[in-house]
Amino acid sequence: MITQKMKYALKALLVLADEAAKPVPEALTIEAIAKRSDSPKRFLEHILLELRNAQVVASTRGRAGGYSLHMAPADVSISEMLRLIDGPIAPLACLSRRAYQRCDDCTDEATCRIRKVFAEVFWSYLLIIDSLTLADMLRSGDVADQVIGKA
Amino acid sequence: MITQKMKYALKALLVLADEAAKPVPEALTIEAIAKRSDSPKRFLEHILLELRNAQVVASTRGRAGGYSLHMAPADVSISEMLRLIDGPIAPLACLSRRAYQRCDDCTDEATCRIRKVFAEVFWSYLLIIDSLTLADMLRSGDVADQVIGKA
DNA sequence: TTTATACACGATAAAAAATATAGACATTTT
DNA sequence: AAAATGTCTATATTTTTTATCGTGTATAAA
Repeated sequence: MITQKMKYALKALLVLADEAAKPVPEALTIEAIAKRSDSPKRFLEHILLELRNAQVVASTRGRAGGYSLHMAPADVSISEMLRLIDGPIAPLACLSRRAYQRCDDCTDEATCRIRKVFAEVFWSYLLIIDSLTLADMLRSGDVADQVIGKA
Repeated sequence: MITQKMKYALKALLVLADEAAKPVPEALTIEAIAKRSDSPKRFLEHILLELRNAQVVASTRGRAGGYSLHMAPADVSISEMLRLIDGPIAPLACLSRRAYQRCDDCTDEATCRIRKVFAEVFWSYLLIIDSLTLADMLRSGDVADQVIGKA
């Protein structure tokens, strides 16, 4: 299950992407994003900060300040967002590349049967999730998809 | 990430499966399983009880009692174990069949862009994980795999 | 230069989930 | 009857999730 925090993050990114697609995009305040995404403002604040530190979104301070998308939707990887907001996506810490951690009780990783079977699952899963971006989410919202039944 | 509880469950199942593969299998006490799987005995107790209620393992009471595997390893689905021990495996509650729950703030599931993109991921993921069983874990521990390099 | 409006950042807190532990009881074999 | 074993309910501890609050800093407009 993805966390509520991740849902807020994705909703916020969708709001910012929709704004970015407008003829004259404007920076959106946290409050505006919170309203449009139906997220708690003070919580969203922290989420947006994390997204900013990862340079996914940009912020400007002061009057008329706010947030805007800083990357092209096609460059915003869903799996990267998951890692950023929810942490490692590997089913086992010993399978994570960036958050690798050996199991306390592990005697031999090479022969661990749990590790082996989940490694298989994980590689296949990565293949799918690593290919998805924010752009895919925007597309899947198209009216065309529903009419033509492309999805 | 799968939980520690799930790791204990899988380790216990492996211990029981290994025992079941012996010429003369015996019922193993909770204590024996705990030792062989390096799991906390009192915690494992609850896990085994859940597995028993799901009829994955069988238990006998009294002296010389203990636990044994009640299903063929090939019939013990990894995804079912995940659902049993860790709960729903869907990335969103609104995508789970058995633990379906509508999102509080959801206005329209049919057009939800978050739901749509994770639905794609989920179906592909299910295809993989639903096909795995305890038997696959036993196989992947074979020496042959490592020598021949089948894995 | 003041003031209003915004983001930035660290501290704290409440709720939920994960990870156990303990005690009393029931069942079976010897 | 006694010893060994699983059963079941209650409780406890720790970690994670989900926020909220207060204060500081930057910017632009009046």
